[in-house]
Amino acid sequence: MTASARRGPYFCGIDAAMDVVAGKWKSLILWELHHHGTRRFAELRRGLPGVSEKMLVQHLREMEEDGLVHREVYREVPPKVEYSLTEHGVSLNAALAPLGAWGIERMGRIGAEKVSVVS
Amino acid sequence: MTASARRGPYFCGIDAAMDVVAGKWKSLILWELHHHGTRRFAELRRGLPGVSEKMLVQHLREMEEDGLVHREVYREVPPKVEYSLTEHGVSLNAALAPLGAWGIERMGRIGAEKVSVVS
DNA sequence: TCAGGTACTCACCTGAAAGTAAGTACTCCT
DNA sequence: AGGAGTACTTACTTTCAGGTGAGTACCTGA
Repeated sequence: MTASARRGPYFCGIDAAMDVVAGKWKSLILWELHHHGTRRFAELRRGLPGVSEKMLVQHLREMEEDGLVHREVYREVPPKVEYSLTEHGVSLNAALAPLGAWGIERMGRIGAEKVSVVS
Repeated sequence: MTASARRGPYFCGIDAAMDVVAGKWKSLILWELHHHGTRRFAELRRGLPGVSEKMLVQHLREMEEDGLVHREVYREVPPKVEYSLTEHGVSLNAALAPLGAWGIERMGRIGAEKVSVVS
């Protein structure tokens, strides 16, 4: 599982970007980190209602591998790990913004509910 | 399978947009229709090397259901069906453009191969 | 006459993604 | 003393997207 980096070959840029964002929680993690700057593991877990610890770790590791998030470990007595976006993560988030706007418009169109996430 | 429209609830706009784009070939179908304007079923199949007929039909049906593509059936002797983007499909494609640009940059960064698709 | 093209549908199968639940080692708070 | 919090790991199970291969009904060109 440590192997298998997402490395194409790809049909196009969207394909390459989707490969990195694919995963039930990845775009939400991106959003969460973008909004809060830096978050600890348990903060992310609480910010993403329904995520399992296994999936959160797995997605974070993959995103780290893909150069989207930075993982800072503090060797302290109660363990402390802080996650933040790298510059690639930040630019990916910016690239996702128009898609987010389109999605919000669509939610209005179809009258979709929103999961309330208190930030 | 005819039921189960993609209708949330969603965490955010990206979530709502991803729901509609999720699927191995959907973004490629969007791209293909955007570039050629109107395409017949078999043209799309040939334009997406590796896609199975089952998946192509399934994705096209879902995208029609989601209001992204328009399906025009000509009741002729050799069957003829033309697919094209609706205005929502066009705007989704526009919203995906920055993501595509990011992906191309990423492909350059990691040195990913590109599947050659002769248009 | 028969392969090949049109646009599909149907049934079955597989592999990967995600869920569930438990364990770890250590500390703080009550 | 015991429960909760820190950040995970590991093993097992379930779910489902996608792949495979066949069938359909009709027509055209060699």
